[in-house]
Amino acid sequence: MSRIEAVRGTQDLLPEDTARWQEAERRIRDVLTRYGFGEIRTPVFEHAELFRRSLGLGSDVVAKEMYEFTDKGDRQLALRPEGTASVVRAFIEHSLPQKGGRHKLYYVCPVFRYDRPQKGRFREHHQVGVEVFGNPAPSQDVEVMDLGDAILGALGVSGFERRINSNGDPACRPAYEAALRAFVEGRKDRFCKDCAGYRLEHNVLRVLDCKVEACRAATADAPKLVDHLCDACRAHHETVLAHLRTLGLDVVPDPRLVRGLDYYTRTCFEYVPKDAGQQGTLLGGGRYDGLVELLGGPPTPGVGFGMGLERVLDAAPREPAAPSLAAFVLSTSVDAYPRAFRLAQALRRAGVACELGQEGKSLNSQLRASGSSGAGWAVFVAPGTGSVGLKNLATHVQEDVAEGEVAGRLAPAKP
RNA sequence: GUGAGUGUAGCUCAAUGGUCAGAGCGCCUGGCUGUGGCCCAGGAGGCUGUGGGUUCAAUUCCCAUCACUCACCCCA
Repeated sequence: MSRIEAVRGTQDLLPEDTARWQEAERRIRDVLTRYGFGEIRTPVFEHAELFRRSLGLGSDVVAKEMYEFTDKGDRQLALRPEGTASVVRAFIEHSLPQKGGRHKLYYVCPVFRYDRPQKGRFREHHQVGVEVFGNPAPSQDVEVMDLGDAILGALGVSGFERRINSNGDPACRPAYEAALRAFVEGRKDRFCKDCAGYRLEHNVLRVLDCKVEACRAATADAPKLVDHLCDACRAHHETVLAHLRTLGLDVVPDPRLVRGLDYYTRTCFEYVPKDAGQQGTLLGGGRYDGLVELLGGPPTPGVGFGMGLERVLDAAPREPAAPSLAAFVLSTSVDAYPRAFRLAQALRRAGVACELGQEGKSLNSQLRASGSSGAGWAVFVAPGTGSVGLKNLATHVQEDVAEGEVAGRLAPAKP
């Protein structure tokens, strides 16, 4: 009988991990609140069609990475492979566009992709995402980028690079794609077979971020999208750069930066650690002015990003965990256990975090446990009634204290 | 989806084609004459990932499968 293990690419988080995750999430939510964002929660699964429509049939995510299934009612469903589509769906479904104004939403949730697992890549991972609807201004792009920066800062992550580019919009991108296609076609022999093949056919922009050395060399003098932007896109991009300077955010222009998803327009950005390998992208996002309309809503500008929590936590410094226990109650003999049990109950109800030596264990064993528990105090309980021994485990000083006074001595001061 | 490496006690790792597969750490019990972190002694715990094959004999050789790690692809 073989035992059942966690599904490939998924992982369990044990208490030593969840303590760190909880602290990180607390800080993240704190920053988001300060930036005026409200949380949205959407289902983990949706109609598969939602993702097909928003990401595009040609995307890798839709083509081969979705966890799709049919439910008992014959619905074609999929576990969400990313967060934006669901948020846009809910945004439209609840008639938020009709309410006008600006909507700033965030989410923290698991997402699923059928990928081959490796360092920094899982089949289930967690994203913090933000989406802002209703504001076409360049400053909105920058507020979102600054927010990403603030979150990473709150988690102690440093040493990353902010890369930025503009993907243009439906008015100017087609002309650029034609120019790039002509460029590649003119020297097919200098590109790898993927680039000269289906990328040239289906998604020329992808040729720009091919990792093959020959392709990188061959595209060195390729036409750049930033040089082909229409006036509106160029103005937008330049204002974004100006606002970034205003806020003191250094960025690295990256003409090769192309988002893999079809709905991005104009600004796109990625924050990557300077020393990491290929799987290091901490956060990626950009503007998607056409998406709401694509999914059946009124034309509505949007901008946001998705941040991979596993990767961010991997890049964040590990801080020593604060001890969570105040006291450890030990029974000096089996007869004393009921009394120790009752004292532990009283302490816990009085607000003292305490642990109790296991029933039946030797005093020596209980002491070892108290030592490694991190508790500041040990309480020795002997059979009978009256006082108990209260020992400060750091100073080794022990004194007799009436049982009823222990809680008072250990309870945190009430405000 | 492609390629490479790994899979032996809870953890980190040894070992050999052949009698009972080892160590350190951890864990349990005890001692240091009723109180922890040091030290000492003893103990529990492995069908050597799973399934086949070769062989008189396999943990060791071969195949498959699963998982993990790393890279490609793609992304967070």
